Amino acid sequence: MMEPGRLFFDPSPSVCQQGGGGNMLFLGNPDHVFRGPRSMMGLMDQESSRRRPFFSSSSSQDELFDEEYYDEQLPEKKRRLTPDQVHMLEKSFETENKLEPERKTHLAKKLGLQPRQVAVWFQNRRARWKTKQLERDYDLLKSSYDTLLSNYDFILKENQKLKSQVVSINEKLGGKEEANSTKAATFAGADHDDEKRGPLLPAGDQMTEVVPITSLQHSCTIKAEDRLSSGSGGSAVVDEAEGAQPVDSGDSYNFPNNIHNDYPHDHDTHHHHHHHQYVAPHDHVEHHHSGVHSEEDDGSDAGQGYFSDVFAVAAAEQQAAQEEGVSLGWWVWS
DNA sequence: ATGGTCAATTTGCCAC
DNA sequence: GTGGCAAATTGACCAT
Repeated sequence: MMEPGRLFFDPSPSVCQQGGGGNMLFLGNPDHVFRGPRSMMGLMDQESSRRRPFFSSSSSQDELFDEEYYDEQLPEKKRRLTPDQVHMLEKSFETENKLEPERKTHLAKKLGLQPRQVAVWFQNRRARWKTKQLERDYDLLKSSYDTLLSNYDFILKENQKLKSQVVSINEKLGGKEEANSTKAATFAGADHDDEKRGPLLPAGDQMTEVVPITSLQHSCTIKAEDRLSSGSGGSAVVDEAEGAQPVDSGDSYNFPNNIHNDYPHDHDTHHHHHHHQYVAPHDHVEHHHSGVHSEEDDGSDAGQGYFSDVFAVAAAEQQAAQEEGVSLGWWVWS
């Protein structure tokens, strides 16, 4: 779909001096962002009056855009921001992911860019951050699930082991009982009725009541999945600790901790989750890095997404399970 | 060729 | 009404 109003030429180019980084070329009126009738396209005059700024980098290609070419209808090429510009924008983004007007103009001046460019960069940067965060959250959830699964397998095996132990113990006791029934009777307690006496230790079917663990794992994963789907889907997130109460529209991402998150939607989201402190994933679970390059993987641990509370819960449970080790069996017995 | 990345645009929604 | 934003999309550019 090619919009008719989209132009790559500008009839009224102007030149701007880029601070330190070389020449900066503007096509059209500086600092005028055309919005126009938003539902209407094809107003070519207004569209073309919209500046499509670009800048030159320090590469040799920039000579193509020297002043002598301005007057000609030179096809405007998309230019990348210089590493310096990106670096400064990144730094600015780190401290604050939203752009208030003053900062925008200040940055624009500082970088020799149009305010509009700075705004666009921040918008795109937020979008990038969000997708990265989704990837991170997915990885966390996945490793969380994998760990839970392996814990579950471990517990299952342990359960089997204990079961067979009980069987053998019961067999031994049964043999002794036949040889010396009075001893067994005293051991069993005050009950002297041999007929009523069952196994001394639970075995067989009683042992198969692993259900608590199964359901526990299920409830855990289901919780996570609920939050995941609702978080990414944009529907309400239910905080069961608050009593099934929607706490977040889900359409706003929590931005890094070191970034002041002043998104309007985010104001009421954090306060519901103060009971769970996010813990870095590698503290608890082996992190499968799935080969996804992450911009924020710089050790700053900037990632705190929708589901960090889920991860915290899962991680805590994992750690508890790992620390408890074999004694986790009490879940079955209690 | 093709896919990924990035700057820029369009569109719709929302708050003020 | 205007501006800001997210989401979706486009097109340029680059690496393979």
